[in-house]
Amino acid sequence: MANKKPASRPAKKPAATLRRAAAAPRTATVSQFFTSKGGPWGKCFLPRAKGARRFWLVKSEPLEFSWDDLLASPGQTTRWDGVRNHAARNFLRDGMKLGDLVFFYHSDADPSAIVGVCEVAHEAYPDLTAFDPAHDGYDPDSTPATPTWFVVDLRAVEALPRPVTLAMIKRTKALAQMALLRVGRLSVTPVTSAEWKVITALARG
DNA sequence: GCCAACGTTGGC
DNA sequence: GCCAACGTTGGC
Repeated sequence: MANKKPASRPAKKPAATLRRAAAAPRTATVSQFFTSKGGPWGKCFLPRAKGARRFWLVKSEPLEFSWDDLLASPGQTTRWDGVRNHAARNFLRDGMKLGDLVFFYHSDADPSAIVGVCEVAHEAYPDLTAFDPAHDGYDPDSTPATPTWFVVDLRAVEALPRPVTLAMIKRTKALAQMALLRVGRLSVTPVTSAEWKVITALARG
């Protein structure tokens, strides 16, 4: 399976919270701050009401693994492996639950855009590629007994009627606080239900 | 524990 | 191709 690279572009002008986190760290990186329970997106780790659904966004470079590649996969499902960033891992491992909906974002693309919706078809389990010395994602610190890296299974739900480009997201005020824009280099980020509605409305044109 | 060097993502 | 802004590494 193609590598889903952990990353995201940092906000051009860091929000005050980001600046504070970067300036006052000692104990935590910026990503750790953002993904901690006390951070701006801590809510996505809290217990939820039974049946409540949460929303996420994952990135993939289309040359590595595209939306069409997902549609062509058995059961239109893929193992989302290759995440090698702790903050992204935390969202994936601790946040994502069965049935959650996930935007599929093409990064480093022309244009970079959200192109489809998937769902979590299987909750987190260890990333086997981290155990394989022959694999790009090999990490000798991750062992079967104490795995560092995890995957979820994602199944395609539907393509967006129209892709929602990064440019559209950036010029939409209601999306200014999206984790996609505000925290850097994360391949897995939370999406609020309000943001989800706005984006799906944009996709319908 | 500090921090400079380095590697990476990904928009532009 | 450039480079900002991250995370990681390793010398001390």
